[in-house]
Amino acid sequence: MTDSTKPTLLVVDGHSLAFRAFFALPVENFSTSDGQHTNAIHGFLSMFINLLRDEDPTHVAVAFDVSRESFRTREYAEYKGTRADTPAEFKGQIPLLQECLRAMNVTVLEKPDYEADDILATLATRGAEAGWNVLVCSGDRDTIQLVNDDITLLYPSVQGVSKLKRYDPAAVVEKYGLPPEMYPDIAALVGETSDNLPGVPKVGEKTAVKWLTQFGSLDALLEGADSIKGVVGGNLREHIEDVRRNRRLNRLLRDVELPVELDDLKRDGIDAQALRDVFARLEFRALMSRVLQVAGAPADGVEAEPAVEVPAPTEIPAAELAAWVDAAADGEVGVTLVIAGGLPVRVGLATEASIVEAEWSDEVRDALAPWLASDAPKVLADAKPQVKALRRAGLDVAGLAFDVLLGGWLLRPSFPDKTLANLVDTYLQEKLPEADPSQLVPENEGATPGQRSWFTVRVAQALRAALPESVVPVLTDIELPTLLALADMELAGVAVSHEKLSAFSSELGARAQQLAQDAYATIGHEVNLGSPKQLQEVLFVELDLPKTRKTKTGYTTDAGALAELQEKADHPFLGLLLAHREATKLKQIIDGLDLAIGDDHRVHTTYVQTGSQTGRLSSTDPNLQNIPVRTEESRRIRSAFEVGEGFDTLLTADYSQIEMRIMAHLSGDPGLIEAFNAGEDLHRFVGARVFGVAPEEVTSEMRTKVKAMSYGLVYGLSAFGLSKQLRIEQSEAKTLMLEYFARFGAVRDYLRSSVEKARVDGYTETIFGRRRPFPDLTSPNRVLRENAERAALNAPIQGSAADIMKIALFRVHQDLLGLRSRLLLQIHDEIVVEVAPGERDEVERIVRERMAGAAELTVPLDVQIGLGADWNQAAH
DNA sequence: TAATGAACGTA
DNA sequence: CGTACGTTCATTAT
Repeated sequence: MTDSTKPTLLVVDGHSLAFRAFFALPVENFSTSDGQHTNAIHGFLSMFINLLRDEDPTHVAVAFDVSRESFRTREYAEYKGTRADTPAEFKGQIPLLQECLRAMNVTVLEKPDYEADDILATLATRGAEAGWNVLVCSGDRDTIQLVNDDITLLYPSVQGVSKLKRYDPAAVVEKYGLPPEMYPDIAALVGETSDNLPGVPKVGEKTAVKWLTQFGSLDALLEGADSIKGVVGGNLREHIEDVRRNRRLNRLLRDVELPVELDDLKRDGIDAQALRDVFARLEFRALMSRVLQVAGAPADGVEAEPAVEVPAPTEIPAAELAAWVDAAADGEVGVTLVIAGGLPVRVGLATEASIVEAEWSDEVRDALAPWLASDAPKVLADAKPQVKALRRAGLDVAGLAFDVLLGGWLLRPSFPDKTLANLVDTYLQEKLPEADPSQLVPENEGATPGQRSWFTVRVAQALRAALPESVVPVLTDIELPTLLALADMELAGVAVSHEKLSAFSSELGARAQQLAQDAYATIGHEVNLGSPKQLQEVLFVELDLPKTRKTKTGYTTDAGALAELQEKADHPFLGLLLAHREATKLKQIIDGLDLAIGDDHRVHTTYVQTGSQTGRLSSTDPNLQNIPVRTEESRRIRSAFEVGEGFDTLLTADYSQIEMRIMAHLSGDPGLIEAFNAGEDLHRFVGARVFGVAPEEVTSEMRTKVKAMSYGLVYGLSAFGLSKQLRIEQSEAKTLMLEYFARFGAVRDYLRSSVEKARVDGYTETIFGRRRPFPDLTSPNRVLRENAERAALNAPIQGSAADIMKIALFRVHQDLLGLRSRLLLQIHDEIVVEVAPGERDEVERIVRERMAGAAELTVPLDVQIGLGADWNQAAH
C-alpha cells in the first residue's frame, strides 16, 4: 500500500492502454453519429477514472508514442516490424483522447524518437528519487523492470482493461522467480514476438529463469554459455548477439529530457466546459458525472451537474421592456420570436438570470426598436427567419452576437444539429422541453420563447468555449453579417414572369409528348420513359444493346451512357429518349418555378446558411442556384427572371475563375500567378506553357484540354477521369497531367501537402479559418479514404471562394442600405442586383469595388459585370 | 406515407 | 475513378 503522507505520482502509458481498450470494446457500441469511433477513448477514460478514484494520486501524467519510429528502430530496423499497421480507427482516436485528458488538466507527454515507456521510466525514476510513491500503469511488459520498493506497476489483466494487477517487487518475484530488474534479462533470452525480437530458440521463461538463477546475471550467463549442454546450449551460443541486442532494446531510458518537472504534474481541477464540449462531440453521456465525482473541485468552479430546472418566464408589460433590456445591456440577451404569418406574435428575452416574455404589440415593438437596432449583443437560435419577421414589422436589427445554429455548424459542418433542441442535447446534455406532438392538447407545453432564449444563451456560451479561437471570427465577421444580407435578399425575392414560363412550358409539353410517341413507335410499345427500371428492360433486354456502367439497382441509363451507346450501336430510340429527357427536365424546372411565384409576382428562395460542408450557401424552396444556363434553349428560363417594377435594370456580377485564383494564391505557383497577373486568357496562357507553344498558337483543342485539367485539379481529378471527360486515352491524359505539373509544380506540391496536413490535423482550413473535419483521411477503407482525400483537396479552395463571396455580399448589402437598389440572388460566384433608376453607376462601382476587394490575394480578383432587363440579358 | 436511388440542373 | 449542392420521379419498404 502507498504511504499516504507522501505524494503519489501516477504515470500512464496512454497508447498501450487505449490500444487494449480498442480491442476489448465492440466498436459498434462506441461510435458517434458521424462515424467517429470512440471505443478506445471510452475504454481508456473509464479505466483512468477508476484509477484516479481508487489510487487518488496527487500527480498524474499520461505518455503517448509519437510514431513507431524511435531510436530503437534506428538501431534495429525490424523492431516491432511484424506489427500490423495501427488501425486507422484507433489512430484517429488518440488526438481526441488527448483532448479529453487536457480538458481534465492531465499532463500529456510525447516525444519524437522515444516510446511512451521511456517517458514513464524517466518520470517514475524521478518520482522515486524524490521519495514519492510511484504508480506506473502500462500494458507493456518491459515496464516490469521499473518496479522497486517505491514504484508499483499496474498491469492490465487479460480479462479486460478495467482489471489491473499490482506488481510490487514481491509480486514480480512470485510470478517470474527473479527480481524486477532482471525481468529484461528473461525477456532478452525468450524474445518478444510482438516486438519482433527473436530470442533463443527453445528457450522459454522456465529455462531463462533457471539459467539466470544459476549464473546470477545475464552477463555471467553469456560468458559461461559454453558450459551449457545440449541443443539449447548450442542455440544460446548461436543467438548470443540476438540476446545482447534484445537486452539493449528492452532497456527503458530513465533520463529522457522532458519539458516538465514533477511539480508540473500536480493534479488540478478540470476544465469542465472544455470537457463537456469534447464529450458532447464524442457523444459520451455518462462519463461526465463520473469525471466530476473524482475530479474534486472543477477548475472553473462549475458545480457538478445539478438537475437543471428551467426557470419560469415572467410576463412583462411593454412599458418595462426598455428598462429590462437596458439592465441586461452588459451581457448577451437571448431573443426568441414566435412567428405567425411571417410576423412576430410573441417575444421571449432571456439572460442567464432572468426570463421575460410579452405578446407582440405596437407598444412592444416601439419599446424594443431602439435596442434591436443598437449594437447591444443579441443571441439567437436560427436568426434569419426572426430577422425577416422583424424586418417585415419595419424594424432594423443589429448587434447579432451569436447564432447557435451557425456556431454549431461551424464547429461541426457535417453534423445535423438543425434545431435548438439538438444543440441543447449536444452541448448542454440537457433536454429542451418539447410539446408532445402525438397529443392534440399536449400535457406539457414545451419551452416558451423566453425559455428557448435562456437555453440559447447557455448553448452559445458552450459553443463559444468549444469553437477554436480562429473559427470565431468566421462567425462574427463573415456569417452573421451575411445572415443580415440574406434575410433582405429572401424578403426581396426576384420578379419572374409567369407568362414567359407558361408559354415555354406548353411548348415543351407538346414537344415531349411528340417525342414520347416517336420513341414508342421505334420499339413498338409504350413505356414510362421516366422509369429507369422500364428503360433497362427496353434497352438491354428488348433491344439487346451493350450493357452500361452498373448502378446499385442495375445498369445506368444516364445521358452520358446513352450517348456512348449511340456511338457503339445506335438505335433511334436513344436519341428520342435523350431529347425527351431534356424537354421534360426543362419543363419540370419551369413548372416548379412557376408554382413558386408569389402574389407579389416574385420568387422568394430560402438560403440555407448551414447547408454545406464547405461554407457555401445552398438555396431551397425553390433552388435558384441551379437554374439552367448551358444551352441556348434553357437560357429562355433565365429570360423569365426580370427586373421588377419600379426598377431600372438587373445587374449580374461574377468572379471569373475564382477557384483557380485561390489555387494560385494558396500554392504560390509562380507560373499560375504570372498567368493571372498577365491578364490574358488563363487557359490560353496555361496551354501555351503546357504544350510549349506561343499563346497565339494554342488551338481550341489544347485550350479545352488544359481547361479541363485546371478545373479537374480543384476536384482531385485522376488521369482516368480526365481521359473520360476529354475522351482521350488514359495514357494521353497521364502525359497531359505530367506536362501540366512539370510547368506548375507548386500546384501539385500544394495539393499534396494540404491533404497531408489535413491528415495530421484532422481538418482542413480556408484562408479565413473556416474548418472542415476529415476523419476518413486515416481510414483503412480505400474508397472512404480516397473520397475524403478528394474532398479535403477541394474544401479549402471551394471554402475560401465561399468566404470571399460572403464577405463581398454583406459589404455590398451594407453599401446599398442607403440606396433603393438591392441584392436579389447569390449563385456561388455570382450575384444579381436589382438596380433602381439613377443608381446604375453607383451600384456598379460598389459591386465592383466590394467584390474585387473582398480579399487580398497574390493575384487580382477579376469581376465581370453585366446589365440587362432580364437575367439572361444581364449575363452578357 | 416515408425513405431511397437515379438522374440532372448549377457553381 | 471530379467537389459542392437541391429537386423530381419511380420504386421500395413500412
